[in-house]
Amino acid sequence: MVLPSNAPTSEEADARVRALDAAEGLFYERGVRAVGMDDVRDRAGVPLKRLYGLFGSKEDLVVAMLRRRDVRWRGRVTAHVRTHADPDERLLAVFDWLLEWFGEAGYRGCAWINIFGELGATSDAVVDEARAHKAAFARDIGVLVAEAGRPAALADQLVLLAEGAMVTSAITGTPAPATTARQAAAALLAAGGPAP
Amino acid sequence: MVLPSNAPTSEEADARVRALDAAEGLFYERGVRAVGMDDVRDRAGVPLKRLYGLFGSKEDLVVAMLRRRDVRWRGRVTAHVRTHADPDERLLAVFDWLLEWFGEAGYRGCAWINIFGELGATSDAVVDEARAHKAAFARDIGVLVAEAGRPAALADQLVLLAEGAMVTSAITGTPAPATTARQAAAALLAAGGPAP
DNA sequence: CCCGGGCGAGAACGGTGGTTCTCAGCGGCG
DNA sequence: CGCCGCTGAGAACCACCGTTCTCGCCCGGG
Repeated sequence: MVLPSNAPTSEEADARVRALDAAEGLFYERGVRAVGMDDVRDRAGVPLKRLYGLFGSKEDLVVAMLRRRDVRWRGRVTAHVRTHADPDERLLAVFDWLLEWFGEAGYRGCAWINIFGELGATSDAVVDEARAHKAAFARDIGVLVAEAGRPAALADQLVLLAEGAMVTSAITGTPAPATTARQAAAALLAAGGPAP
Repeated sequence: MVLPSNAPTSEEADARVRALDAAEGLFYERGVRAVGMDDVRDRAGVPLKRLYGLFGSKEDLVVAMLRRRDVRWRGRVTAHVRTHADPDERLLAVFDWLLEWFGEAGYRGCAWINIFGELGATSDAVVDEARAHKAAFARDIGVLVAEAGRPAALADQLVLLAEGAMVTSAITGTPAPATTARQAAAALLAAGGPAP
């Protein structure tokens, strides 16, 4: 409507976005193998031919959507954390954000953990993506720990609490593990971090 | 060889065991959907007809193998933990055992977490099994925590560390998270457990 | 020795899914 | 105005899989 006939800010880019949106939603809701490319086409409104022109294969589509989700997901965490000024508060704010996330409608656990469970044995590309995402998350936490002047080893411990909270909330179906993890994190902070 | 012609301690029970062994190995190695019933038949040496006679469906086979694995897996943890006398040592021994497990050849993470990621969205029976297993594990830890005279809330925190170690070791491909988790657990113990 | 029933091996069936192909329509360019 | 190349819609292709069926074999009982 903004512009009459052409100028849809590149039809191709638009189709790509719709395809990634559809793929991300469907794969997260139902799992990768349970979703057909036809399903992606139907939800995205992008024909099969273009889908394959854009991504080459289903596996590539999975990888592309994981890449995009990685920057958005970590961006959300970082954005929330940055609303706090105190460095220790920031560390705990990670778990506050997890609590919010776990409570969202349609929450079904960590997309990378789920996809790793489903495809980790068959797709090296997916394994790489999961590894990269978890490494990046660990790095993000590492930065926060460093900014708090805490020992680096604390970061790995906090990551384990976060990962544990993600799986446990997904399987049990309650957001409570975020609160448990927060309490444990606070206790570790109060103890001064490992090996001072 | 032990007995000439008959007395195979019930052919049916034997076939059932072989089927469960094959299913457990294959599903863990490759994922459930990547393994066909034909593959199970080939590895188990049990004909398709009998497989369906014994289990009814692939989903039932998955559930049956998860049930059997649950008692064995938790039995292994408990057995290792019981080799220690001191109640605090027992809590930490859980993480020592995880380290051993993570280092085993073919380790690919927690079977329930993986299967939940793969089938959690499509099979209620599998979700129930994962929930039951994780609840039982949490109960086991709860008993150890109680025996150590520690506050009950500590159990949930230790469980998160264990679950986090399982996913992280699986995705990163190293057993190190078990050590990290053990250190965090020790710190929590040293802090006296939550809300004393 | 003959008969019947259960069992194993493998074919068959119905459905699905990733990927490619066909073909008709359409917009742009000469 | 006519042609060309691109595109979308959907069929087609091929492989796979869960489940069931067929059939020939073998075993025990009369």
